[in-house]
Amino acid sequence: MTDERKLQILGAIVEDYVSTREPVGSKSLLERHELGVSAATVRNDMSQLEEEGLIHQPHTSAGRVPTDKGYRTFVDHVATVKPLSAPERRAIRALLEDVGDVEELLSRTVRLLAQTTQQVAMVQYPARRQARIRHVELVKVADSLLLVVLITESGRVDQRTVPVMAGKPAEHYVGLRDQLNRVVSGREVTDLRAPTGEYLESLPPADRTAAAEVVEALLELAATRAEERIMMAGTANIARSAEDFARDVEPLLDVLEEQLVLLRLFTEMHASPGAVEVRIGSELHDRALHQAALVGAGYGQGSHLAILGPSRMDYVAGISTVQAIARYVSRYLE
Amino acid sequence: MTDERKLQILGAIVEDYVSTREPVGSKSLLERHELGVSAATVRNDMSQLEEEGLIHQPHTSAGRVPTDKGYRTFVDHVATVKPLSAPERRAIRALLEDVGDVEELLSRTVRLLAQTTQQVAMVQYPARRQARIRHVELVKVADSLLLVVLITESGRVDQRTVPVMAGKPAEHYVGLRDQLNRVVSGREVTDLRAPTGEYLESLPPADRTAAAEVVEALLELAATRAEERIMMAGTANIARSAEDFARDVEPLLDVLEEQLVLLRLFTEMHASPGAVEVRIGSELHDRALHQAALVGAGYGQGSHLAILGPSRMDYVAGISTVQAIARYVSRYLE
DNA sequence: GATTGGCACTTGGCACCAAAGAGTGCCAGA
DNA sequence: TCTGGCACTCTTTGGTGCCAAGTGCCAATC
Repeated sequence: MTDERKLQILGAIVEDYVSTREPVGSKSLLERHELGVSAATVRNDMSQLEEEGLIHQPHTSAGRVPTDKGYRTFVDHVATVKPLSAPERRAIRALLEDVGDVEELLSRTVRLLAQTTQQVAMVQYPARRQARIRHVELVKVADSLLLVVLITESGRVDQRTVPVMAGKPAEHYVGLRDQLNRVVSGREVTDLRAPTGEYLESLPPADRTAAAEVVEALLELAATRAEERIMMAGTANIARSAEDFARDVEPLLDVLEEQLVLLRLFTEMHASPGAVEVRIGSELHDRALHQAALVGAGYGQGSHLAILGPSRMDYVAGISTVQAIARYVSRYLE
Repeated sequence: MTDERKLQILGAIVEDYVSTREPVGSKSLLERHELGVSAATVRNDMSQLEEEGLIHQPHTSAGRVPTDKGYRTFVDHVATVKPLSAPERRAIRALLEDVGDVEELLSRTVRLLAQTTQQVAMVQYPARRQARIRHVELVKVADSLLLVVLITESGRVDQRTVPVMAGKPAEHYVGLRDQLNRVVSGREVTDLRAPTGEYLESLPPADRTAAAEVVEALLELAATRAEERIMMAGTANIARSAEDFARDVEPLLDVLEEQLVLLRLFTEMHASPGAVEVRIGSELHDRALHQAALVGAGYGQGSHLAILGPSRMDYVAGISTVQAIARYVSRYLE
């Protein structure tokens, strides 16, 4: 018996199970696939696949269901990337027309991804690594409340309001803003502590505390890693595959809302732009995701996007779509 | 027979049905409530309530279930606002400690609301009506890409990137920025077209087209009604009450994600700050929300927050919590 | 006139049972 | 190494009968 055929059978099982949601037996397998062997042979191979832990029987006298390991083998050795259909290509191209800012690009991307794969889609905000500061703006919002706005060369805008000493006139902050800009403009966001420290030292002690409040806020703002935000679409799709999650969708929705787990998954991803990474079931290391799978790809400068669905999902379509979209978006971002 | 008692019975039915999820019959009603009358009397009243369309029988020989109209009557005539428990008050108070910016306040509010009511919670972004412009910033992001940032006195920051003529040096935009700020600073966001038009007129024709691009972007930015955004939490809670939505949660999740319907609901709300408005089932005018109910309240300057749950929800608790939180947040916003 | 207890009737849900179907493992033979 | 056949196992499905909960109606009572 060839290993080749065993893989072929595994592939057929995965394919059938994904489309029917029913454990697949030797006989019905033959009805849908040209394997060139008899049912008995298939059974023998199946029992070997089961020994290897690739498929599993819910109970005696039932068909087989792929295990996580089975899906993994399928993805690694059987699945091939399939070219997208014409309408899909068109949709992707339309995606990039007329996009205003990055936010809009991401929002469109994630929606398209959710729609074409019929899964939950998510996109990590683009990383800001090595961003240089272009401009800092201070706005007095109320008597003791200051809005600090940080604009980087990549065009990202971060903001935060901080409580400050009351009683300073608005002009005071204009001056402070100009001085701060002189000090930090053109610097890396990761490299502000030293220069701002020096700047504070240079001030007369009377002004120092007031300025320190603002500098502190600025440092925090620069340290916020906004790439640790996720944009999501298609949560409704998990209702469609509710049965695949043992009916209990609640913990899954919790995970999606909490985003903590998702952030971890994204930071654990190392796929380079355009490369696809698949993680299945227990590989996701989370109780709520035991019956889920993630198909992700890198895009841009080390950021990622992904779809999340039941481990019983159409990997071929998923991988193809995720890869294509990641590449298109990467190309757009130059 | 008094109308008083009929309402009392309606209240008892609603209460029981909400907590047991089972149609409630005359007998079991007497077991849980001191009505002072016999089962037969209750039955007579029930059949009248049914004639009035307030309750409904799934099938002969089943108990009664409140109709939308029944819930409406319950909310209008029976339900009373219940003071919050001590831990609830404490949680609300903790909410407002240490809040950085408005975004954070909203995010905490909506989470607390979702958690205490166990429903989906949503908050409209605060309205910007009548905001004056504090500052406009222009940042050249790439050779033909300009980032326009608009900061208002209320401390809101809106941004947009626009394609511009290539070839202008960065200093050009510094000058333009200063001029623009002189023109629009202190003006209402709704009142920019005239002054910016005059400004463009005053320019030498050679500079005019370039400046017009930027002004156009600024006008659009000022017109964006970012209050038309919604922050949401607790979507996982609808999984818990999946059965109340005829098992089919998908259209509901769709509505939540699309946000279009929710925006409509918010704009249709006219509750003044601290006042509560309840809309039940068909009153929401949306197919997907036929089994849902919305409990909303105004906060701040004409903005709203709300919870969305099954029409079979605990209105008393919902109304109390929504009202309390809306009032606290309003008070915080001065 | 409102209320009540009693009674006949309806209906969904559940336990139980039997038959059907799908699938397996194993074995002897090609 | 593959195949057809066979005995066996389990789930699924359909049917039956019974019970509990609930109703409507009516005559009797306060």
